[in-house]
Formats: sequence, structure tokens, C-alpha cells
Amino acid sequence: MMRIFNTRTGVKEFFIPQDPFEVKVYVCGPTVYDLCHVGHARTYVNFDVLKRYLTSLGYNVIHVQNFTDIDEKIDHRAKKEGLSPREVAERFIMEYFFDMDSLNVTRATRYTKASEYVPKIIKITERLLELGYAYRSGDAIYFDVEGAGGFGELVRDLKSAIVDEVRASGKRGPFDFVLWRITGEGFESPFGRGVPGWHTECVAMSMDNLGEVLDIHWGGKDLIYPHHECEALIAKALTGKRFVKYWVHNEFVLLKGQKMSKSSGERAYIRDVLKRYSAEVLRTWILSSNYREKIEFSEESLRKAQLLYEKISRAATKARGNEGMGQCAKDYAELFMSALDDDLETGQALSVVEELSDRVLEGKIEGAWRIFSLVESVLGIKIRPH
RNA sequence: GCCAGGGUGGCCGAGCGGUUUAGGCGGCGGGCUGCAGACCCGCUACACUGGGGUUCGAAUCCUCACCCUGGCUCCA
Repeated sequence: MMRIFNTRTGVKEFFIPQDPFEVKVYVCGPTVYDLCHVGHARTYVNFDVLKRYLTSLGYNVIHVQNFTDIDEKIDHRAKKEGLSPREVAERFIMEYFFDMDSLNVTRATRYTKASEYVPKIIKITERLLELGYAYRSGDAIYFDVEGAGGFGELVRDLKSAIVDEVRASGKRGPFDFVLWRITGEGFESPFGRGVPGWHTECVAMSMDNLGEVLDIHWGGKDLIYPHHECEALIAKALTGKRFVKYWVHNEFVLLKGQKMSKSSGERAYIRDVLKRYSAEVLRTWILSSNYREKIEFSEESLRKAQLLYEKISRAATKARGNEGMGQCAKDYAELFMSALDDDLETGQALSVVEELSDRVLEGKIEGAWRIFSLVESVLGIKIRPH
């Protein structure tokens, strides 16, 4: 049985979905105001492998993923380029698909956009007001964090500095967050024209498509607080149930030792990397470490991935067509699958493949093509004839 | 403070209970080259932060230290 690290409990747990044949997953997609960088690639490629793996185990994976297309950064970019926010969002949604397709990331069952869920978001906000978990203050509807039981799903302690800062803004509690901001422009609502808060958007999109309880909620580690913590609280307030069975978060890609962040300026766009390395190499690079490890983005590590990929393709080309499975090849296949079974250890799975490749190239093993076909189908790394 | 993860040969980086202790970079020697680079072949390091414990046996498990990295505003 597969084990997966749950951020909520802090340990690897056996993966048991609510339905024995179906897995409901919500993946937090990007805010579409810029091109995707290698950090995004990592998040979606890793999830893609989890999806492929679960599918290979026989699960029907329902994968819903959003685009956050209501955001100030989108408005800023639109203003700068003389476009409408919608045009900016649409453009970067297209760019997202362009990048992810080139990396062989399979498409979600359904993609959602926050802008299409505004009526549902309003409904949720009204319901929270009715239930007494939300209140109006000034030009905003806030969620009452203390009233709903406080944080604690994913985060136990918050920096005191944040508390001081937020206390000054006239909310009931320091951590209370916005459900609806009345701005006088934007979307019509019973509270006044305005824009929804980020956290409610994801609750609306996930619940509407997947129901009240998700099996897996996947996203980058940077979303743990506040985004996912707030989502969990909103959902719990609405349904009384725990929102997510397994919270899974992807570690960062570091650039010069720092997190690659859209706002800090230090980033490497996927398409720039693909000018110098093939998509298969970039994918191999991403998968050579476990999704919970930090990785440093460097030329050296990319070159290494390139060598690994070339070795695997050479061996695969040699093994192609030989479908028989000797005992030795079977052992490798088992090692490969058990690596993925243990919290999606893709790095380990690849090192199994590397060792096998060495054996194949030395002529010590034959009939290993089926394992290379797993590299293609489960890891999603296309083998090019070499 | 909280969370996660580390301390392995000149460097990067696997290994996660015992056999030949990956691999890469570098370095050294050779081949190929008018020279160099690239490429190919060979050689090169018995390393594992410190104490204590478990064990016939530990880099690998337990424990106590010490040190380091990243994150905790919007962010994948």
C-alpha cells in the first residue's frame, strides 16, 4: 500500500481514499499573470507522476485544478500592457498549457477559473455570515478565525510579527482574513461591488467539483500558510467535516540558495531552460529528487540529469522490443515500484533505472524493456531513440 | 519561536545494518588532434560532525549534543 507524507500530521501515512476505486484531488494552480518557472514545473510534474502512479495502481483519479484569474497582479500587468485583466489571464493560461504540454504533464480532468465561480463564492460568504463565522467591518467581509476554532490544521505557531501588523487594521481577531472586499468595482454582490478573497475561491471550486471532502489537496509548500490553513477553516465551518484527508506539499526549487519566487525577481522560466536542455532532461532533473526535498537549480545538476537521461535512453534503445522478463529484470521492476510506493521517491526510482541501465549496457541483463516502458508511462519521461 | 531537511573523500552527491562502500566534477596518465578544446580509454579518494547506546557487526537503528540550510507577507 502506498505511503504519503501528510503535512497535517507530519508523518508518512498509508494512502486510503474514501472510495476504494476513486481518488479526488484538488491541485492549486498558478495565479496567471506571468510565465511559469521551474518551481511551477516541479509542482505539476511531481503531481503528474503521483497521478500516473495512482492510475497504474488501478485508481480512477479525478483531478481538478484551478487558475487564479482574479488578482491585483493581473490588474497591474494589464494596466502596464494596455490590456484587460481578462486578456492577460487568458494569455498566461495558454502559456501554462504550452509549457506543461511540452513537459508531458497530463491534463487535469477539469480546469476551473476563479472568475467563473463568483456566484458560488458569494453563496459561501452569505452562508458564513448566516452561521456567524463571518462579519462585516469597514469595506470588507471578514472570516472570524477565533470564532471558528482558530488555526491548527497545518500550522501550530505563527510569527508574532505578523500578529502586531494585522492587529492594527480593525478586525476582531488578528488572523481574520477577507472573504469579500468591497471596492466599488469588480463583481456585483449583495454586500456591494467588489472582489472575492483568495481562499474562498479554492473552497468553492474544489467543493463544487469534488464534494465536501477531498482525498488529496496538492500544492507548493508556500501555500500552507495562509492559503490552505484558511481553506481548511472555511470548509470546516461550512460542512463540519475535515476538508482534506491528505495535504501534500511540494518543496521549493532554489536558485542561488534562495526560493525561486515570482515576486523576488530570481527565477528561471521553463521555456528559457528548454532552449538549452530538452524537456525530457528537465523532467528527469525534477524527478531525480523526492518532491519533499529542496533542490538547487544549477547548470551542474542539469548536466547531470542530461547524462542520466542519455544513459537511460541508450539502454532503453538497446532493450526495446525485448519483452521477456528475467528474474533479475523483475527484481528491478519491483524496486522501481516500491520506491514510488514509499512517498513517491522518484529519485530512488530513477536510481534503480540507472543501475538497470548500466547492467543492460554491459550486456548483463536482457528483456528489460517493460521497465523502460514504466519510465515512460509512470514517470512520464519519453524515451527518444539513441 | 514553529515546521521541514541536512552534516559522507578536494567539491557536488548516492548509499539507510554486513559483500567490489554509486555516480558526476576536478586531478593524473594515455588515445585522438599541428596546439588547445570537445570526445574516448584508464587511474585517482578504504570518507562518513561529536559523545553514549543497541548489535556478532553501524555512515546506515536509538539517544543526547553541537553546527548548518530553507520556509513561516503575496508566492508552486
